[in-house]
Amino acid sequence: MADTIGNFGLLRSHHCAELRAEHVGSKVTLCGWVNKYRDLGGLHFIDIRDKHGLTQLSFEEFKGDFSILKKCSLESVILARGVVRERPENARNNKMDTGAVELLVSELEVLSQCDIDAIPFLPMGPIDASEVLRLKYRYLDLRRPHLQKILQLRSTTALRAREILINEGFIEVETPILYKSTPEGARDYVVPSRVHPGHVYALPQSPQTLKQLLMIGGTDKYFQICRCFRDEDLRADRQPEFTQIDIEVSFPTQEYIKSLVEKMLIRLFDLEANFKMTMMSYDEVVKLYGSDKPDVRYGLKQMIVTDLFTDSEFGVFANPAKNNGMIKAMFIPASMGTLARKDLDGLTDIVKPHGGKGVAFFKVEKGELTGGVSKFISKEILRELESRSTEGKGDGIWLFNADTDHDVVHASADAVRRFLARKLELIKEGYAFLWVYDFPLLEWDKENNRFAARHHPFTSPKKDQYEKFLKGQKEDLMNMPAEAYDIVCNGYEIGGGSLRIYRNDVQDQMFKILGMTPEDTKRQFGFFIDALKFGTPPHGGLAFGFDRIIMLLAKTDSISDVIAFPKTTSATDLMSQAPSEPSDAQLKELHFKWDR
RNA sequence: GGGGGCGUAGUUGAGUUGGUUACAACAUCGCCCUGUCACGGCGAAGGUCGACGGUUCGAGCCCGUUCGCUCCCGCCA
Repeated sequence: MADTIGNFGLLRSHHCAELRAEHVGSKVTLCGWVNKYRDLGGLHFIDIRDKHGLTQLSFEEFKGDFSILKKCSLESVILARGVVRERPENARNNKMDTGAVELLVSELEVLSQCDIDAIPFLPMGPIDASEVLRLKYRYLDLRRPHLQKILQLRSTTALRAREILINEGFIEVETPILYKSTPEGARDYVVPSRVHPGHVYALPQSPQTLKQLLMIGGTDKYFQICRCFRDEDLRADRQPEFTQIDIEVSFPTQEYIKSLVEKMLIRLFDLEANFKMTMMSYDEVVKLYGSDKPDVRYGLKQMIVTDLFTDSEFGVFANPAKNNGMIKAMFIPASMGTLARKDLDGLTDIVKPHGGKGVAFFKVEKGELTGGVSKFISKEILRELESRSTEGKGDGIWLFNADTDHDVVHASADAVRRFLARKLELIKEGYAFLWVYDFPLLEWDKENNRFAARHHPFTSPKKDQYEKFLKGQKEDLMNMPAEAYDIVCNGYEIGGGSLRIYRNDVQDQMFKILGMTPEDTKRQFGFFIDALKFGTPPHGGLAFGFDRIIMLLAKTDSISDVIAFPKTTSATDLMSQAPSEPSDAQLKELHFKWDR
């Protein structure tokens, strides 16, 4: 470790988790918060706390005015000076790092008294305050060691990412926060311009075009740990502003990107040096899991069994089987646990939000079919199901999702799978990474009767698809694979990217397919289309969701735990009360009219 | 935009079919206590049951509206 300034020039000589037996006899100064005050009559103790830990202050030989202890209300900031001494043999605390010693206080100063009658909650101890109070008084919540540890983790992880990337020849470049509105994609946060009445900047949803322009500018290998902004509704893992590790490289193949990602994952998640991601195509992963971001730490794989039920007497199966629908089956071996009738009926509620009408089931008990839809299942069909099963056979429960809409079947099967994993406690510790490739380039937007970019409009079709792409036949475009990939960990999409379009004619065609007129394209992306004309290296990259990575490392399922000052699910900041109404003076200066 | 859950002393929770003075822990205040460290003991104070309206002899509990937090669907190129 290189020399540091350490505590030189600070009011304190040590932090609150530092003192050990070796310090006995030395004169030290500690600063921190009053964590606990214990008055045993003739004997007084204060536990002084900072983010590092606790030290016990003893007042056994305190010569000053004891009335000062009255001012040491909980959460006050105090300074204590004295000599470190070994605790009596019978008074040591093994549960504390500093439990072998205590500070024999000779001088005590209350630097800032806490108004204990007004404090909304105490950050120490086992009781957590409600979400509302925690966010309104976030600085109190941040005093909790748990949140301080996460901030530390965040900082360390960012440093590790930078180390890897810089070591691989990348440079970090800052791109503008005040940028141009892009109506494609998510809603923009918009910032009015005072100098240009009636004009607005937009905060970037991602630095996508900028990093591609850096490649065109010859930057070669770029990264940035950057903030992105999206004005969409929130979720447990989604905030209106979030952080990405944004990466772009010139002349890559997918193999390069994947190797780089593996190298980073090894460092960020402390994996084995020879770690390789499991690879799965988009089609494959959806077929097996019903989702493009499955948690693969447990099984419950699904199989498509539509063909077994074309002659079924059971309408729920026969209807999709005869009308291009889909039936998916999932087997829960008896060894995995069992489900009560109540749980099986409850599955209806699980699939409902996804458009599913219910979940059909039957049981196999001692080789006999019972319950649910068993009377529609012949021994032959069971034999066929078992021969296709990857999850075992014999006694257990078979579940079925059937619908004429394939998306409903996949989404329902995924929801059931995730529910069962929790219910049957199948989820193991650790991380399971997946590299999902060959995403479709486009998806058909039924409502607006047009194509939308599955990833974004700069994603390249697979090389062998260029000819068909430029022809632009709808049936060719429908399932066209793209040079796009996602990194999935434990059910979270922690990153995604693509090789980009670097040909002007291909990019033009993409905008055309997305239903944009040449005028739209020119107005929104004219600068970018132009740039593609003047010598563009093939390039590609990806972005990691930094907050989600920290969530996984911190083992929390709430994104607000990993952000110092998070917003609520209605995108407000309870602490500062943002957003707030602009003042009349601001509106006037910005030439904005406002309906109050 | 749609659906579910939650809202009770400063804080976290309990509160039965709608029925007397809404209960506990931590925090606060007072008294006692020389080795505690989740200190202990005795006592005190602390409530618009999120807000508004309704049903009822009577509402923390039932109904409606609304606000806030939260989870999900849509959305998130």
